[in-house]
Amino acid sequence: MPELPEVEVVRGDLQRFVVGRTIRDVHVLHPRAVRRHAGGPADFAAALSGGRLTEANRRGKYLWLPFSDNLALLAHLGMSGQLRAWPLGQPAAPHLRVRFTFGDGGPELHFVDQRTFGGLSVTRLGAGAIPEPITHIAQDPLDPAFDPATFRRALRRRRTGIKRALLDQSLVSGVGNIYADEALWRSELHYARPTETLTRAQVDRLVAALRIVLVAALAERGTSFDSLYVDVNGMSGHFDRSLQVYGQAGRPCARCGTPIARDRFMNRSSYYCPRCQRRPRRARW
DNA sequence: CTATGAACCTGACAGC
DNA sequence: TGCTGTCAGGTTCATA
Repeated sequence: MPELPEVEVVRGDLQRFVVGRTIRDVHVLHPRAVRRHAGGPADFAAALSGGRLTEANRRGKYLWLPFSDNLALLAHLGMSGQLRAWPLGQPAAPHLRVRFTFGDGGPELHFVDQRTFGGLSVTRLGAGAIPEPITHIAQDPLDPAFDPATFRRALRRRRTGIKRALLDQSLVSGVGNIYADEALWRSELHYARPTETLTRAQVDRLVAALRIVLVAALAERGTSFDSLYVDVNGMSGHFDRSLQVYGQAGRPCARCGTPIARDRFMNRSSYYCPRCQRRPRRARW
């Protein structure tokens, strides 16, 4: 469950599903799921057992559940991770990696992850109650503290293309391949536009586009092409119906009718309108 | 500093 | 039925 809207859907669900509950047992079924936890699987389980989860927080694509003043369960869903409410007695999913039981005897929390790019760890909370491993992650466009001027200055200092910058989680977080392409289309900017040549108005427009796209996707509970991307209850979101460019190669641009193009770029696909999003003379990627 | 490609994984799908 | 190659909402590391 990758980008900001999908992760925010999970955060909201976890707020209702696990906050206030006390963990009884933790079973790590696949050690790779806790590879970022310094002490290994046994230490991970021991650290969480008996802990009462107090909040469900998010920055960008990271989630964390504090269970004391300075400790939290930190999660990144990678490409295929899910956090699922699992009724007692229901057969486990094929890619169950970590299982949490609770003192109240209610439904379990399952971390399911087909490709195992995601992971869980127990971390200390540092300045601003942000988990220490993600202090380098920038604020995301839906964070009330997100400052467009800071983002604009960070962009100007970079010597790279705008899409590469949008995907760099230390400049702005929560944006992945889908929402980068969607926001660039809305802003009429080509992915290879050099960041240092963007005007103030263009950056402001891009930030506005990011917010519009992310909020709209959240309202549809995210984008889900298949059952890999689901909420805590296994339900898909429907923003795929509203995508303007991502995955739309050959279909007409909603603004000008030109067929949407697809380029290979950064080892992944970029979708854009070749007419609305002109390649800059000095492209940079 | 910036850019690239590979690595980490599993599974779905198209084409032969 | 297989086999091969391609593709997938991410991050990180080594190499130019």
